[in-house]
Amino acid sequence: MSRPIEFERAQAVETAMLLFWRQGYTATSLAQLLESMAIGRSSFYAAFSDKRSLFIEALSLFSQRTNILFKEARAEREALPAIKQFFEKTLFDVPERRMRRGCMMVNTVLELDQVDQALSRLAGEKLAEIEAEFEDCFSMAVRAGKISAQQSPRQLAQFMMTINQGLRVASRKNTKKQELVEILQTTLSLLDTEVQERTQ
Amino acid sequence: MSRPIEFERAQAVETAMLLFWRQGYTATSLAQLLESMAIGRSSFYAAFSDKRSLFIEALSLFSQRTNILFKEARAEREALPAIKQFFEKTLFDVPERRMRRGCMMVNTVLELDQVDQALSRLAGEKLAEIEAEFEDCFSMAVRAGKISAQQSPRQLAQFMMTINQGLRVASRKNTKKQELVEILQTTLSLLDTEVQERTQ
DNA sequence: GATTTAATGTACCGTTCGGTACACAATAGA
DNA sequence: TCTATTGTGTACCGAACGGTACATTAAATC
Repeated sequence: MSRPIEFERAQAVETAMLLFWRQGYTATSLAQLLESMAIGRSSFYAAFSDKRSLFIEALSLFSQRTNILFKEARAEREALPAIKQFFEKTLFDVPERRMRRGCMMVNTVLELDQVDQALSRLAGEKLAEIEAEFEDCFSMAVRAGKISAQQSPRQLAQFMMTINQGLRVASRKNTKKQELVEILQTTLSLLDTEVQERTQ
Repeated sequence: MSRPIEFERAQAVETAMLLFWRQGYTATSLAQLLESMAIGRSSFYAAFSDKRSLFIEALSLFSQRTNILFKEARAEREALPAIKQFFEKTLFDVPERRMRRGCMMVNTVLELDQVDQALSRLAGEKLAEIEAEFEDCFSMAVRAGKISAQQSPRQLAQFMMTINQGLRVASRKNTKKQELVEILQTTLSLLDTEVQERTQ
């Protein structure tokens, strides 16, 4: 019964995510969204309630994608290689365009803290999931005897999360991809040095 | 001759800086600025041309303040303690309110890239000044034999800049101050380990 | 005190914002 | 074919946006 929908909801959310990711919440206008998603105003509000709800959906999609990439990076890999792989798949091994968008969750935390706390906190919670993955990696490494217990897995995860956030900021600047790679190399090198000393 | 100005320009810029710093460029409205600066519309445009120009002035003020703090941190101190001091003065040793504002330059890079490239790039250039300070610190440390040359001063500076940016992101989230301190400790500890191994 | 000069207060501008109302179009079931 | 149902197109809403025009106010010069 009734008239059928003329647009793919999933694809519309995907398009919106890209816009929000690139421009942020406030700077992305409804007009831009409608044009990019190629739907009318009425369909928009019927399908997504309002701009804010769509943003939440887009942010969740981004978070979900990121988590999946991390899971894939961890499959059949040790801790440090998995982390390296995560950065490669989300930062180094992607087109320049995408790299320069940074991380939607990091962008959101910085843009909307003090403006829309609920959205900012939501983005923070999604980031915490990434940090939990880091911690799990380091816990695994400790159990496998690949790393000393001088720094706790939790501390190392917080440290690596800081690197992650720093790299996402860097990727939004004019920073060359090669420099980002070097930064991660330096970081992993410092962690390796730590490992080597403890195992001597 | 003529009617005297009724407001302190410097203080007005200071107030504007705090607002922009907290809320970002787009989310800070002219009405908010006028109320906080306690001046009228006419005086505003007479003194600052427009919102964008004022933002540039506010950003420059922030950058200048940050640079001064770094210079002070470096005075009569070695490289790593100077870096530690820099983070203490700008992050740990400040009121919670201020800590949660993060870094105005980092905030700007993330908010305005893809929206106002000129402003974003300006913020990026100011950040580069900080990175140059880091590099100078590490160069000094190498010359003094306090650190090995396995990682170049430039690489270490890029690494430390990443930590810096990551901490500024973290400080805008719900992150506790104590956790930020721990992250820096972990970082410096990893650098120390590097040093120790090389000097053995 | 009159005049000149510059700072200020305020009404107003066009534009854009997110969101709503409602008529119209298209399909399924009868 | 008629009707019920639901998606869509469009005109419109009040509010807020950044910015301008202009009259008014207050001091300095004469």
